[in-house]
Amino acid sequence: MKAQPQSDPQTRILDAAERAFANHGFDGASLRQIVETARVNLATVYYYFRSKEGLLAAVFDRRFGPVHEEHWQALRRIETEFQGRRAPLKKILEAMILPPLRLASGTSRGEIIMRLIGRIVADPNPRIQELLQRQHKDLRVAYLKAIQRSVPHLPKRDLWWRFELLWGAFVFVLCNPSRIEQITDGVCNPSDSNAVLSQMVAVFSAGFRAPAASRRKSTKARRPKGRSR
Amino acid sequence: MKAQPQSDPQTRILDAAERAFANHGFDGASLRQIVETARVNLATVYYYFRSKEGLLAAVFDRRFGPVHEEHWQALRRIETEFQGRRAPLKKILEAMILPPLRLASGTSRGEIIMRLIGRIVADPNPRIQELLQRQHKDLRVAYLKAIQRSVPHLPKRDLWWRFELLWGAFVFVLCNPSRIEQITDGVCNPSDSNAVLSQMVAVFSAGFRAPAASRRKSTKARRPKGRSR
DNA sequence: GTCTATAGGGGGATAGAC
DNA sequence: GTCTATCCCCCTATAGAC
Repeated sequence: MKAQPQSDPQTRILDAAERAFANHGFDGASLRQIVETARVNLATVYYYFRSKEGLLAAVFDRRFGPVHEEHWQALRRIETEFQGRRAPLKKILEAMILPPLRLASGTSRGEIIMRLIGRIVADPNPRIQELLQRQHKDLRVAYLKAIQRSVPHLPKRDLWWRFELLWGAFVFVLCNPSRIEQITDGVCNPSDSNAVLSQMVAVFSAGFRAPAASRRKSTKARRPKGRSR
Repeated sequence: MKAQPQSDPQTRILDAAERAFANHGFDGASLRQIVETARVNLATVYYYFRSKEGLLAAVFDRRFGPVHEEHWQALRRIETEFQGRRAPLKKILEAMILPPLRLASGTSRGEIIMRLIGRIVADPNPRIQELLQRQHKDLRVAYLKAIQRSVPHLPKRDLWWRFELLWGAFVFVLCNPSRIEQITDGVCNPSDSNAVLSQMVAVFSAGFRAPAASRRKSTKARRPKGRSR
């Protein structure tokens, strides 16, 4: 219902699929609804993308390939600017946050794409999780190294935990913007990129600089009682 | 395939549904698979829960009703302990974090329940979002008031943003524990309640105390460029 | 490259017997 | 309360004509 008439079949399919996967999840989305929206025949999907899973992978690559590239460029820029010396934490956080933020706010489809991320992140299907991590792995390591150099006193364990908390906060805020705008009565608007960026940087600059919290290698799950009250 | 033989039909249905909704999402889960796992007739679901949506609501209430109660108790305990005086931020953060954490680590089904939360949070269907917010609304206001008293200098806008970031980080870490354990090579284990609690408290104690980042009431979405580099 | 036709199997929901 | 039978619809995927 939103596909441009002049775009080619592949693009129309990708547009429709992106929306359907975002709105209903992978299992919940149906190819029949997708091909109807894209005004192509059902068999066309199989011709171009081989399967429903192949279609999801293509939807994914189209959007996150470029973002991935932006990430590496930002990292390289930091490396050349602060060669040897340690880069300010703020610069690294901005490098992490800005590329996805541009994707979220850059086009009219930003909100759909963010919903899709939320769906993928929440899907425990291993084949889908693999899709998500495929490219992200090296990037993760590179960012961790960069932050490590900026906050050298922080133990690895604390660093890694806070890195996960950062992505979690970011994904959560972006993946359902209308809900946040609604429950905060318009005070917080996730499509206000300035606000998201500055709050993320403020919280996690302080968060990465906060004293280490881990006490030891810690073997297994323990009741929280001992430490909490 | 996991339902206890001795439990009653309602409970078996709820157990099976919880798992199915967590693994496939609301749209993706099928009642037929649920009733097979629960070893009941398809019509039984409609007799007890009226519809697929009613079933989800029941699954939800069974788990989060008690957590909701724990939240209020924790808030009341803080209020009586620090009557008039401002409560330490750490105490409030622990009150927010511990009840869900106990649900996540308390039973063998904790991981399933957390996956379910992730699915629900990521589902843009308004009827499902409403389910999620129904009880959470008042609690949100109460916690915001409590934190506000602990960090009185922080503008409301910053406070609200950081509150959302907190929940986001928390949900993200809990809702797919095996992924985090895997990508961190076992260094971060989300079923280690002590670790989650202490890292959350460390990051967000510092985060709420960090200087305000918002500059004005901010009307609408602006390009991130102006502020970012 | 694009289409029709179809295989072969689900899906949510309800009526009405017991 | 529990069951059968059924309504009417949707699903992914493929074969094979054009």
